[in-house]
Amino acid sequence: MHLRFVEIFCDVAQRRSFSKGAQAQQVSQSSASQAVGMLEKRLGTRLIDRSKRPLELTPAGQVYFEGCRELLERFRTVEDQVQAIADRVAGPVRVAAIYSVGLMQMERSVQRFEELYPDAKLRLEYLHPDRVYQQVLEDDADLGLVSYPRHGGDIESIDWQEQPMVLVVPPAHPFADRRSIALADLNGEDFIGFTQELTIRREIDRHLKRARVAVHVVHEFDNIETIKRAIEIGSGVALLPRSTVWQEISNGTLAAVDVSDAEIVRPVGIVHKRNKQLTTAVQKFIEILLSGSTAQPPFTAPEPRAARSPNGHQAGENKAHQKTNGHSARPPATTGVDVARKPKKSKRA
Amino acid sequence: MHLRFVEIFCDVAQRRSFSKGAQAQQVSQSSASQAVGMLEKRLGTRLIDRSKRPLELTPAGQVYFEGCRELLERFRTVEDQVQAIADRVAGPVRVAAIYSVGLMQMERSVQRFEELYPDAKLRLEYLHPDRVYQQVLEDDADLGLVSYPRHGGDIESIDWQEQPMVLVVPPAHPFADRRSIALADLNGEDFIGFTQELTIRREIDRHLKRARVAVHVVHEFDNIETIKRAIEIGSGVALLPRSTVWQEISNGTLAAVDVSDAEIVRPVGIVHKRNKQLTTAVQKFIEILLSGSTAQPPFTAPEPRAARSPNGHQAGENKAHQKTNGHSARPPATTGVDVARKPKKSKRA
DNA sequence: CTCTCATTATCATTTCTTCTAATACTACTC
DNA sequence: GAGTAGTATTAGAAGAAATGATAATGAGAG
Repeated sequence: MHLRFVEIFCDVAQRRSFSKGAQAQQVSQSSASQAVGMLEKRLGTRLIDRSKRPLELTPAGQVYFEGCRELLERFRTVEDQVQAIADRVAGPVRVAAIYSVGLMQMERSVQRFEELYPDAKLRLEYLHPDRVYQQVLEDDADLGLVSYPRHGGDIESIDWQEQPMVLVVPPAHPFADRRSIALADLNGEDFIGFTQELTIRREIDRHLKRARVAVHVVHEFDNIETIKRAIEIGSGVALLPRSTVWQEISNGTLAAVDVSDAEIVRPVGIVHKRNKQLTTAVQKFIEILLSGSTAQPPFTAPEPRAARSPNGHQAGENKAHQKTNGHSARPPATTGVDVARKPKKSKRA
Repeated sequence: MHLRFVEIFCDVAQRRSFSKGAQAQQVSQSSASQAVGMLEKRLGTRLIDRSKRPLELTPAGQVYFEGCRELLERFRTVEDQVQAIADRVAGPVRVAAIYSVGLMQMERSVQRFEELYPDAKLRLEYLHPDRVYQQVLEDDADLGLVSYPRHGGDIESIDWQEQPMVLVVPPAHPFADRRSIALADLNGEDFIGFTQELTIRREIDRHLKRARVAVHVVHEFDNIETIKRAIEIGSGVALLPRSTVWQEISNGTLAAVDVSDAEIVRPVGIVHKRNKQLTTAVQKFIEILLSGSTAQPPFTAPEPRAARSPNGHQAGENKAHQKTNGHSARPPATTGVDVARKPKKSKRA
């Protein structure tokens, strides 16, 4: 029997839907239906009760599902072991990332990975943060790239970057040509903020409060892209990770200014499901991500209009390693420090 | 990837031969070659070193083989569990039996099994005793039916029958019409014996010696069929399990006479590989075998020429159950007793 | 070293399976 | 009870796997 059918069944069972399962396996709904039908015929038993609408597993289906899940997992492990012997890194690597990881940097990591391990099949998807966690938890993705990574429950996180944040302003803004600003300069400015429930918003508020600065929040958005668009049309200014405005700075639609008197950073981490053996290929991709910031700068380093240190947007992004068991303290405002972080119930931006 | 390919690879690996493995999987040698080739292509690694003859597994192949063996085993277990939930007994049951188990009786068990469990697929092969053990040990058979079952090492045995032995003579022999004979009557008779290395020979010798009887051994054979043929042509008489001469008695080519003063029995047992989870279907077949002697007599009970108890050849064959840990004592000369037996290094006939 | 035998690889062909698209069916929802 | 979303069921197309025949290869004998 095709192992494929078993995979399809598992996906169908997990999603409680033939169509969803089929989609996950990149086959037609018809195929999924037939595949499960085959298994049922072979076993002489119904695995799925279709008379309920979201479908339900029969007791037999439940047992089969759990058994097969484990088997598939083991099978992948065996295949991975075999390939490890031959120094071959292969197999799928499924990564789900938030939109704002910094496309440029990801691009380099992806290229490097595909160069080093041509037999591996990397799939990189950009999703809403909640979907990232969902995919990781439901085994739809091997890794998730998120900001303010959760750590706990079924999620395990690895520190990856401390993205330094800068003040982003329209090119015509008075600050645009300054080398740097102090937080105090923001007093009374029109400000585009993140929505309240996001950790990044609370972090920014904390810094502003400590500097006794009151900004005028004119808009709140839950994602960086929209904030950038708002800045472009002159609604105000915002504090954003520098790596997320790289593109706009290089084509002149936005400008970024360092904040001199505070090191505001957005931690970005790699999350994966706990208790799940990572394949060699996945491990290699993590390695590349972690070493990414030490790599040579991109082919044609774009120079933002404001003068800045030559290593550009990479400043402050540094290697990190597997977290032993994080503590929720915020890292001191210095770069190059590996600190565990475990924010409870934090939303991320 | 077809799980089939993995099975083929495992069979090839185990037998260290493509052709043998192909045969075991009932496919052409060409297919086996291609199947393994597919796996190798998928893994990007050679699994088998074909530059040696007999072929050798590469280190990767070794790992893959062992991993897959376990996986296949587990997969079968899962399938079995699922079917158990639906009260379905299915899957293959591969039985290897010695020629002389008694075809008539096997026939009934087989029919009963196929009637009760139509979804199971029973394959019954008759082989030389050594091959029976070999097949069981190499996982080519789930069960072996042998006389004087070994117990120990990788073999585990279940007592099954105590086949009563009778004196078999040509129809024209003076004993042929007697109700019974005493061992003493055999003094000086021309005797067809088993070869020396067989346990059954030693057992017979023991009985004869105790009765202080000296027979004239004119031939020695290592299998019952040949002995019967020798008796038919008048070379002598022999002590054989009654159930193995059923056919010849009913068509008049041989005659059987009870031995009144000794209960000579040949124990027949069911052997299987230790540490191997038996599928439900296999277990059910064992149950049927064990209960076989209590079943109603065959459709048209053939009556041997000599008058005898109405339940015919079944006398003395009785239920037995799983051996706890046998002791090598011979059972007392009564019927209906379950006794464990563990002859060391015994050959079987 | 060469020949032979046994085994395995390769190829072209046939057979079988599995996929998809379109459509019919079914269970929930309002 | 009609609408909607999901699932089953077809037939035909695309694809995979099995086969038989034949070429290539390794082991062992002379």
